[in-house]
Amino acid sequence: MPMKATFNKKEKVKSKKEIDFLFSEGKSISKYPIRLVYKKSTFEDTIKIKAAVSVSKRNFKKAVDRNFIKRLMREGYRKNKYLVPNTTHQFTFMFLYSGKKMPEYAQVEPKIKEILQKFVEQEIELK
RNA sequence: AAAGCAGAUCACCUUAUCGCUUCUGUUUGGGCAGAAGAGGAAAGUCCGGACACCAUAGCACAGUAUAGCGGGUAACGCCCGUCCGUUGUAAAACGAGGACAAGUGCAGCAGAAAGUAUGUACAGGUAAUGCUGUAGUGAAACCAGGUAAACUCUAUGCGGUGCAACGCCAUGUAAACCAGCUUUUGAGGGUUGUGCGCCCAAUGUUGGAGGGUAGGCGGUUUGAUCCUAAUAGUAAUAUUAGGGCUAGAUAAAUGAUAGGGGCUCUGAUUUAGUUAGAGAACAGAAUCCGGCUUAUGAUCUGCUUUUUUU
Repeated sequence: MPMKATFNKKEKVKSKKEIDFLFSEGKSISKYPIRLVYKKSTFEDTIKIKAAVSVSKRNFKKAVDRNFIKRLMREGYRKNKYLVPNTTHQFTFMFLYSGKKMPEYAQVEPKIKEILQKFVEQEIELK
């Protein structure tokens, strides 16, 4: 049964505390120009994975550009999160764009797909 | 037609699929349905307010901003009108346009001398004397001289911090908070540059629940609001009447993909036209308004100058 391709408020990482914890304790998978930082976590909602996206202010000074890249990454995650099967654990995700040029959607989506596949190999099939 | 000046308007449209945020309806609930969803600059944070809190908020000095005249406005350093000056052939643009008859300072070259000066030559005059005139230098030579993007003076305004303000709620703890009383010292510390003023301390005790951190709600979107018309006014603008509700996110929504249509540019072929390819700027609300400044794609209107044709 395919998971619905949604990405609403409940699926977002919101707390600043969680994000700081994610950066200090999390592992990462990198497929240039996108990097995923993730960590096993526990929260009260029934959702399996909470995610967030981020673009460095250093590489993209204009707010319009940052927003555009974030939207592409959100879209890519939303379309492909069915790749991660149901698990007993809960995770928090953070997608980072480390490139310095403006991407297109056709470049972003396959990279996110690769990252998610690799994540499944590393963390889930080991169990 | 070319070059230029001024002003106004718009910011590709639409369909489908998959999504995001808010509101409304419905459902026990998961959810489902409907409606709405970035800008002219949302930007820079440079001015002016609204609103909130704080005597560390008061008073004086200092400091700082503005500067023809008249008007508009909640207010302004903004806007409108007008005079003067400067630039330009012109349409127009710009303004560092209060006061040197309060005081102090400054002034290249030329010139004897540039402000407590009176030289040289000639002429006049006197008891005598730069006492008077002319020549000569210069933009200016005693004229109440010029200069205030020189100090200064005059008039007017200016307390500070900003919605992470501020109010409330739950969680919950230490040696931390607040209020009253008690005793002692007025030393020291705090503030806006200085002075005055103001505020603060320590011990014990009683009472209250405060503060920090992360979270939620309010503040938070109906307003100096927008549209149309009439009236007053040269205008900025004001008044009246009718109508509208038009984003409220918070690691921060407004997107992605595919198709169709219109626009611009380029190529091919042509009487119109047809067809292929490419392109669509600057840029993303964060308490809210009024301005200014900067970035930027098009379209339209009016005007000026020059040239050509009639």
